Amino acid sequence: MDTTPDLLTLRIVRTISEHGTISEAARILGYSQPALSQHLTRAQTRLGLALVVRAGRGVRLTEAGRSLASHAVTVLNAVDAASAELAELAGLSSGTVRIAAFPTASSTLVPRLIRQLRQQHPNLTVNYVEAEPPQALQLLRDGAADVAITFSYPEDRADPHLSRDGGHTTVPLFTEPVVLVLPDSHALATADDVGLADLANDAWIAGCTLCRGHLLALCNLEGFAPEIGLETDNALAVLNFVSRGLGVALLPQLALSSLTLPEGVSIHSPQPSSERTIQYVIQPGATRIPSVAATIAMLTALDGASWGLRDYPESERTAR
Amino acid sequence: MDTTPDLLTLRIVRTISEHGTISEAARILGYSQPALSQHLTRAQTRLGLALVVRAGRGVRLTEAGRSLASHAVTVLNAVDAASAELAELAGLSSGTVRIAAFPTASSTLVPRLIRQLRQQHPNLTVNYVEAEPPQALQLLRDGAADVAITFSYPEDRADPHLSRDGGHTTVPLFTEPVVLVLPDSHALATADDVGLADLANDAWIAGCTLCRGHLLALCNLEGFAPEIGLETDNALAVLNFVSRGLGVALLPQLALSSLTLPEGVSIHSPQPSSERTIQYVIQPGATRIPSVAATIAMLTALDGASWGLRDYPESERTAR
DNA sequence: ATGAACTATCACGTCTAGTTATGCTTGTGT
DNA sequence: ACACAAGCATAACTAGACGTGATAGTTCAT
Repeated sequence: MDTTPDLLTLRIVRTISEHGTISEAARILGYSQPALSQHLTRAQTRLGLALVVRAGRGVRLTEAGRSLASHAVTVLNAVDAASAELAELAGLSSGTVRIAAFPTASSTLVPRLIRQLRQQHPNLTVNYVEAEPPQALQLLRDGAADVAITFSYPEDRADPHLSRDGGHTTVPLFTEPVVLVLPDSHALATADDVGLADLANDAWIAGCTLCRGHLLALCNLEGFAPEIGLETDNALAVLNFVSRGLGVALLPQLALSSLTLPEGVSIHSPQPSSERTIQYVIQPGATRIPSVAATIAMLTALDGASWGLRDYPESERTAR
Repeated sequence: MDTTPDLLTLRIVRTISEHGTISEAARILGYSQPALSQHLTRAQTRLGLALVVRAGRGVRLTEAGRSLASHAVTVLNAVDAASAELAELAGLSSGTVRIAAFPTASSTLVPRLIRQLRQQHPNLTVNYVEAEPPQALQLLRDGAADVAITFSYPEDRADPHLSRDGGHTTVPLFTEPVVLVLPDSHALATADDVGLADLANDAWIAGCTLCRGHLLALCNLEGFAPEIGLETDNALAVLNFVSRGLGVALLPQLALSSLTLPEGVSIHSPQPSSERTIQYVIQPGATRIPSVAATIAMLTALDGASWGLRDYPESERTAR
């Protein structure tokens, strides 16, 4: 004999106590009259006591029925509050999305993304953290971020996106050319395409850890180990170093598009050409979280061309 | 997209938020793990948003999930309170029963009934109202009483118990002889059985309205109309009037059994013999109200013989 | 690499919860 | 007194919810 009432029973009893008849309650609650009549008899057998008794043409609540009706107000108010909050979350009248992205994105993709998110969903709270891809993925795994915007170098065998652990879903957005930056003083400064092998003896300026790894891998394929004279995470610094003739560098296109090129440098397509992928990563199944869904909808709608990015080929859009 | 959560979802989400995994929640709630897993996916499609996301080996609540979990506490507390109150009512640790009975029962059946009820169910509140059968039935119809203890004279064609309206269930308990009271001075005072027709010229003392009606009907059958000199609802007064030789009277057995007979009267079986029925009346279906069920259980267990009553014949115990 | 812990999915049976149609009871108005 | 309207109960039926055990896939730890 389970004396726990269910929500419908509470609703029915409350409505009956307010309107006096089962039929009227059925009309109000949007059921047929037999539905409520049957539900009540089932509820009464389950509860082991009567909630209503017939009284003339209608019914009257018993003591137990009146008791339930009074509790029903409390319960249903609380449920309605929960429901309303869910509706807000679903409709993005509230909610939070926590975004992590790599530094270069902070001054390019992310501002536009956040502006458009705020515009379309004024009541959505957006948190942003700058983090290199491995850290961004860690934030995602820890539940400290909802959407990570990262990049991958296709040759990177240690790419954390490929790891089988820490379940996440990676969706590519754009491909981003990696360009070669030469000082005007360089012998090849006037060539359009420059073979990397021709720069085997140049001094190199390396960017962030991942970019440095990519540089090494690329040069390795071409059969030489670059001599890295300077290292900095700062793309503007890289450009200035190059302009002073301190070396040559590979830079992702996105790093350039937020900067004005200093005097004395030129941009080239390296041979072999190389590109990295810009992608977002979410927890598996997180597309069903409205704030996340809204964010990735915005992301995929971003126009990459304005930063010199190419949309990722339509074929294959979802990796693990 | 209905954002109203059901109780099980609330329970599940709350338990997950407290114990971290679906499996543990299933163990605690007494379900199999797939049951909860599936219920969650159903709930999430119904609600249109995710409540949990996989996180490594377990799951993590989403923002919506955490929201639900916090509301769940309120809701489930309120439901538990309702449930506890129902359990009290069902177990008669609380509750009320309102009894109405005819005056003669007030000093015979009812005190014993109430004493035994209180003894067996100390937490049950018992209300008692004295009312003649028609009024008692009216109280029942109005919902102002839960159990009416009444009597019927079988010959009474206006017996409200027979009316098709005002739905109620009548269950006979006892049959009660109606006895003839004669003064010692009466010519027939030494006879055992006395024919009513032999009293056609006596002065009659009538009791309550219904008893008076019964007297008239009975005499009518015997072919005379009694001369009614005195009327009173008070059985003791009737006896005293008889003892003073002011007339003869018919009295129900129960009225006698609570009184000590005054000097100068004798009790006889009238011919034709006559009896009335003592019964209880409840609202249809009210047997499922625990307090009512307890009351009628007590009632049927009463030993009528101690008041000179006979159990109603086993055959046919439930009338309309 | 192996095993333990956890979740998801499948196939299946049962019961719940709704529907319409219909009949019975009760109150009301003529 | 009678017919009608309002209300509740019941029947027969269907769809879906809700359990179960079996099983497979992930993830973490040793």
